[in-house]
Order: sequence, then structure tokens, then C-alpha cells
Amino acid sequence: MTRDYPGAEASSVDVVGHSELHSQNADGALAAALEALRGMGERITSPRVAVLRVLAAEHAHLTAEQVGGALPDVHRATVFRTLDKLAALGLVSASRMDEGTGYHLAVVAARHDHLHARCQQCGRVEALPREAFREARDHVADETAFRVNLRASVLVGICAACAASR
Amino acid sequence: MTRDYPGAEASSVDVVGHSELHSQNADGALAAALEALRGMGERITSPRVAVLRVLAAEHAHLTAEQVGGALPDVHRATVFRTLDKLAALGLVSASRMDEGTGYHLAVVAARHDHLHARCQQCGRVEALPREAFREARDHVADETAFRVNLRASVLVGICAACAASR
DNA sequence: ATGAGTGCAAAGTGTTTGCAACTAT
DNA sequence: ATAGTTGCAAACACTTTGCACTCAT
Repeated sequence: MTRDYPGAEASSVDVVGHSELHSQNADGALAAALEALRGMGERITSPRVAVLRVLAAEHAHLTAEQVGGALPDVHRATVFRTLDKLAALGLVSASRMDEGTGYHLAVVAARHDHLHARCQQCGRVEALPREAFREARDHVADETAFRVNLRASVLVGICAACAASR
Repeated sequence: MTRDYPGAEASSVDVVGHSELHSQNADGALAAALEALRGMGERITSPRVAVLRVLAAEHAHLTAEQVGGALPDVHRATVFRTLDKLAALGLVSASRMDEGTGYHLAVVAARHDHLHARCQQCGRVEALPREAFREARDHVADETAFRVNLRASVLVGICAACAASR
């Protein structure tokens, strides 16, 4: 489940302190995403490549505006349509954040098996180990019958950097 | 900390299966909120009373649109301004949900010491016991230095009703 | 060649703001 | 009386849509 696409050689990572790692694998992830796109019979167009490249380069969740801002030559409407499509195809995962909908490459997300956490102060989204919350989730499921979906949830808090600077 | 305002007589509640309970205390909570408003030297106006009444009646998080929809005689701009103000005063708590910003009475939130969970299917927000997640939060804080703020977080999952109906 | 995908412009949403009238204090 | 609030309308930012054209297949 972890190595099911090319360019996944550096798989065993700790979930936090990840940011550097992604630039290393960015093109691998990009290639993988394009491969997947092609495999699904979808067309490889320059806007799609561009959007995927942006998402592959940044680990953080990016809003449509941020993606569009990084790609001045791609029309905004196309950015929205492309992100929607990629999300529908399952290639990127979308989650609602304070600033709008945030997108990032699903392969990256799946590989990390993480949980999203957004810093209330700086707004950055980072990844937390999901296992830590599994027990709590199961406990809650037993007690209340509500089944928490950790993958889809976004926790909120204060990141290490912001905690340090105050 | 739990009984610090009038109308809080039914305090010891399990956090789930709460919906009925709120209608009982709705006017108590409303009175408390108005009392607090007054105490802060704020003016008691009919839009404010109306908005608070709506929030006191419904336990679920309501969006500005829902509140406004319930109050056709209050101008939308006023609904937004009122909710903003009440949130700034700390009388209502605001959290970003899929459908926009959700608001509910802070006194209710504080009393319940809960954690928000939104059903991916029906969209309803319910409360989960917060304690279940404390350990996980502390564990994550030790390991990653990210301090999860459970009060501000909104988990996502499938509620009991939706899980049953499929 | 041909239909999916794109760019553009225009229309929707949901939210905010300037200002005159109003009203709780 | 008077400062804080409201209603209105207009502005806003973000997202979606209709349509003609382009380009990957």
C-alpha cells in the first residue's frame, strides 16, 4: 500500500519534520501522478502538469488561489476545474481549511498515513502521526457510535515554530 | 466552571445524545447570554436577541446563512456583524466548517467540554467527549511539538444515524 | 478528426463596507 | 443627547458556468 507507485523509494519517514523530503521526491511524485492520470485515460495538458507540479513541490495544503497565483499563465477557472477534476479522480485530496479548500497530492498523503493539523497562528498545515489518535477514535466509536475519519479530519492547534516564538 | 451562569441546572450530561436537552435550557442559555452581554456594557437590541435565541435553540453549529434564514426580518449584513461581534466578545464560538463558518453559543460549548465532530454525510455537527483525545494530544505534543487544540478542532466522520442507514 | 480541455467573460455565491437613519442607553 | 446599531445598497472576493476555440489523442 505504501510503495505502489514509482518514485516512492524513500518510504519510511517520520511524519513530522517532513518538509525537506518532499522536494527530493517532488518530481517522482509528479511523474507518478502523471502516470496515474495517463493510466486513467485522462489527457495530459500543460495546465494539469503545471498544477500537479505545484502540488508536488509543496507539501503544505494549497488553496486554489495559491496554486493559481503560482501559475499566472493558467486561467483561474482552469485551476478550479483542474483541481476539482484531480480531486474527483482521487489524485489530489481536498480538505476544507480556514482559507478555503486546500489541496495536496493524494499519493503523498497516502504514503504518509498522516493526520492534518493546521496552525491557528501561521496557518500552515502539517502532518501528525495518525496512530496516536487511533485508540481515541476507537474509544469514541464504542462509546458514541460516531466513527471519526482521521484521514479526513483537520486538527487545529499551535505548531512548534509558533509556540516557540511567543 | 460548569455552573457559572443561570439556567445551568442540568449540567451532568453525557455529551452525545444531547439534542433534546438543549431545548430545555435554551431560554436559560439565552438569558445567560443576554446577562453577559449587558454585563459587558453592550446594547441589547432585537437583532442580537433574535440571533442569540436562534443559537440558544439549536445546539448544532449554524452558519450565518442558517441564522439569517431563520430570521428573515434581520438584514443579512446585521447577522454577519452580530455574529462577528458576539464571537469577538466570546459569547459565541466560531469554527470553520465545510459550509462556511459555524457558530454556537460559547456557554453551551464550555459547559459541555466537548469536541466537535461533523458528519461527512449529513453535515450535522455533534459533540464527542473530549477526554478520549487528551492522551493522544499529549502524546503528539511530546513527539512533534505540535499542540493540538481540541476545543478548536473539528473532527470529521460518520454519525451513528448515517452509519446505520447504509 | 474529434471530443475533452481551455480561455474568456459573465453570472453566481457568500461576506464586507460606507453611509444615513434609528434607538438603547 | 449621543454613540453604538441597523438597514440598505453597493462593493468584494472567491468560485462556477456557457460558449467558442484549441489541442491531445
